[in-house]
Amino acid sequence: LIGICFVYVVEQREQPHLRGQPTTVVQYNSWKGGGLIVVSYEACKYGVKRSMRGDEAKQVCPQIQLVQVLVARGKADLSIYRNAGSEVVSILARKGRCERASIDEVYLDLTDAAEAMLAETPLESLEKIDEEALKSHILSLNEDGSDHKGNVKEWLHRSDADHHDKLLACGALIVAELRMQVLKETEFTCSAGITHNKVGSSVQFRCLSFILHHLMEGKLSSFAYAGQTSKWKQLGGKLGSSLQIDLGVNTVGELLQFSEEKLQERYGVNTGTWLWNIARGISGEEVEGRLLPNSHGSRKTVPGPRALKKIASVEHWLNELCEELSEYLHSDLEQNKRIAHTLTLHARAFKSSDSESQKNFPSKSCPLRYGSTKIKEDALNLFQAGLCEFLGSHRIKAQGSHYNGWGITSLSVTASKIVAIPSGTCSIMKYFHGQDQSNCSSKQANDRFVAEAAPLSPSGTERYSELHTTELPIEFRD
DNA sequence: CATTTAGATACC
DNA sequence: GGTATCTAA
Repeated sequence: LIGICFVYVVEQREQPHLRGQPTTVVQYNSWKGGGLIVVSYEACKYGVKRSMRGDEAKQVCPQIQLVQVLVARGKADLSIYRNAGSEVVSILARKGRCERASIDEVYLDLTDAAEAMLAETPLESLEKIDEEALKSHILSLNEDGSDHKGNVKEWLHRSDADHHDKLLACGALIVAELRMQVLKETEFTCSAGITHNKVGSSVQFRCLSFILHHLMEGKLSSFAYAGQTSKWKQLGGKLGSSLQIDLGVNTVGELLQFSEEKLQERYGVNTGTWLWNIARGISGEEVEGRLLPNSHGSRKTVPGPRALKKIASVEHWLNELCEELSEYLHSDLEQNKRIAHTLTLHARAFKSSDSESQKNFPSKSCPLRYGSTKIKEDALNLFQAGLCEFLGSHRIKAQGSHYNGWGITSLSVTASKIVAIPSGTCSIMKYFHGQDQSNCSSKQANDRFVAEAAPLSPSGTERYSELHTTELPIEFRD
């Protein structure tokens, strides 16, 4: 697993003066200093946690630098981090099969590259090992500070290693090379966890941040850290808590005592077997060859008390979300020649009198038509459809256009079923045209071609179509 | 008053 | 297509 960290994107390329400073990235800051989305290693040392608000972080570490996530269209815009991730992926993909795991993390299968390297040059005869590779942290090595690089060098050269460990050593060398290449081409530093399988690499990846600021102080061994089940991939959430609370398991070692049957009994056949295996270091998970996301989305959540009570505000936010989504779709089309086919809208409603009553609307989908104006129009229609069902199912009556304190607390638009335009299609316009012949209703035939041209026009040339507010069946009032 | 945003997946 | 849930930065 190879990852770049949001804070370093900002630090190294956008605001170099932050280098080496305890830094954190927050989204928004008007309420308690904003929510932290990432914390630099330096800030971790002061006890700054991601669960804190900006103000709390300042209490713990007064000199902390709070960097704000860019706000566009009234919402946090993570594009620069997503794009930074893409830059890195394109470099990593040269060396092996890549799977984009999150906005800034990638799994990279280096098996073939490592095998090839080993076949060419036996490690023992490797003359020069790059400084970068000597910075590696090897979990089986005792890191007591004595000649770290010497120890690493010895480990990498070891002739008594089995084939798998030699592959691992090659992996470390290749990753060192890649990290330098990434730095050269993008100015980003990245971290990597390298193991025999996917699950292990993510443990190591998390272990790395720990190592970088605690191990040197000798507080806990890296083995002990890596052993904590909560640090393992997929165990950072409810499943991990359940292991701890229901079975009393805190470390992977403690998980070993349970039979496969016992684990299956409690967690189901699949999860049970999966747990039994990972406790033994067995992970059959393949690195998927997926460089690009399967969906794009834009979501806005507002705190309960600020719930949207007027259809006009819902419309406003829907427009902002659709604008952002349309931008993603446009980039995807331009850069990857991919087209999304489904638009989905999710909404969540909240009743102020009862903090427990967060209810999702039925989500609604429709064919996705390109052009932000069309997307806005369709999204609003989907919202209306969801709202009608929602009001019906909750027996909320319109008492003079008043809805008893109900308001919208979350809106999201998602584009999915994203497929590559078949290669050989001579023009994108032609492709759009051809697609529509098959699945467009006849009433849209007249303006089809012009409408589909919209996403390809330079941004800023589109115009809002008039929204027919008077035709809306529902209206929220304060 | 209050994590927010993003994305994947399993199941019907 | 739609729902619900999970994970994680």
